[in-house]
Amino acid sequence: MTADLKMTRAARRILDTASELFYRRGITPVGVDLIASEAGVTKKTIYDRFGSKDNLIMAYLRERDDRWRALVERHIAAAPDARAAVVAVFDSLATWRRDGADRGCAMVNARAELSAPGHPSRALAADQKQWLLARFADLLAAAGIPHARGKAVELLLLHEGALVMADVGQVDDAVDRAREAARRIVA
Amino acid sequence: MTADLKMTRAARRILDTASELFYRRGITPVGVDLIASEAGVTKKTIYDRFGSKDNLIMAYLRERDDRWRALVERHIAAAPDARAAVVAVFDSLATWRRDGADRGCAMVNARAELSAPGHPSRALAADQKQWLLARFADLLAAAGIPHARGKAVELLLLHEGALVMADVGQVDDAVDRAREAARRIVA
DNA sequence: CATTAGCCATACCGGTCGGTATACTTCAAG
DNA sequence: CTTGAAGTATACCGACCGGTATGGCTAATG
Repeated sequence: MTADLKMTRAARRILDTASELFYRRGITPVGVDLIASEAGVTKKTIYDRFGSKDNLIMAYLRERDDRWRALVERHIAAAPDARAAVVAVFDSLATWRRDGADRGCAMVNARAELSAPGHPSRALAADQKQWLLARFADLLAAAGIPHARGKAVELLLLHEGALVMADVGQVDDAVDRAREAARRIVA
Repeated sequence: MTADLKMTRAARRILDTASELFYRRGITPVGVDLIASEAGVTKKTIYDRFGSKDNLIMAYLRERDDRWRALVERHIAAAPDARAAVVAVFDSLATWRRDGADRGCAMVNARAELSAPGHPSRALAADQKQWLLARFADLLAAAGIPHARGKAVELLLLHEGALVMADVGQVDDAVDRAREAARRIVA
């Protein structure tokens, strides 16, 4: 399924540039020509490496997803126990936002732009959210907390709600409040 | 600021058609020509009534926002007391989704597509979320619940998280779980 | 009864879109 | 020493974008 791209130096630069532009300005309004000029690369090089804009979009979403999951796992691993790990996920959210994710969730945004029903980004987005949901449920179960699945959904809603409302709703303490609510759920 | 549009029969049809298309397929990929042909109208009529695509977009967002706020207020008014009213907001969310809002929040989606920093849709989106936040805070205060503002943020996160995760995350019980969490918050 | 607002039909505008074609250079590896 | 992959530069393609122009028809209104 996933075309294994050879990550040449130019390809790396292209993906970095595209990722930044896609996240900041949106996918549709960012043209291939713009990416090329911003990356200091010819349009042909983009198509030699990635084949199509859609492939580039998917590479952007996949890589961003990988980076985010790794960040979450790092925060979970650093927590002393399962209860603390649940809260730590919200610390990772604060870090994620501080490190540039101030325009909401890339998956949610992509979903809004790529409306074609069969677009592969839909499956990736659903997979990411289901992954976090399962991660929450596992941690709650490991902590011996009852109704793990139901509370996991609550945590997911708080997490995603905080990410989007910090931007769209301009609620500056959204992440803090979400973390506090999470702390109460695992208490 | 808001151009008072004369809602002729054609204008009504245009706005209805555009609203449906914008919400289902997204704003950018839906062209003015498509709206015209789907509404059985000439492109010129669209520009005679609305002036620009941007004005049409704003009319779409504003009207949708009005409908939604009215729905929420109706549910609040029907509740026996302030505590029940908070929960009733989540009932209105279930109704809203059942009546067609199965592609997340139009404001959040618009935010993802219209990245221009000064676009008026940003202000409208922020206003909508701040309105719901204030509505929650007022109800909590009226019910004599302490820490009204903090809990209001929690409710907002649950609400928005549920709306987006029911779609993107394919969490089918998102709204139910959010309502249950709300019930616990006001208990 | 003339005027005008509302609408339709068609054609057009410059600009941008994703994607392709051709030809030349650079450089590392067999 | 040659070959091939990676890259540059430029020009081009058809399609579509938001928006405009011209002109004619209809119906309600002063």
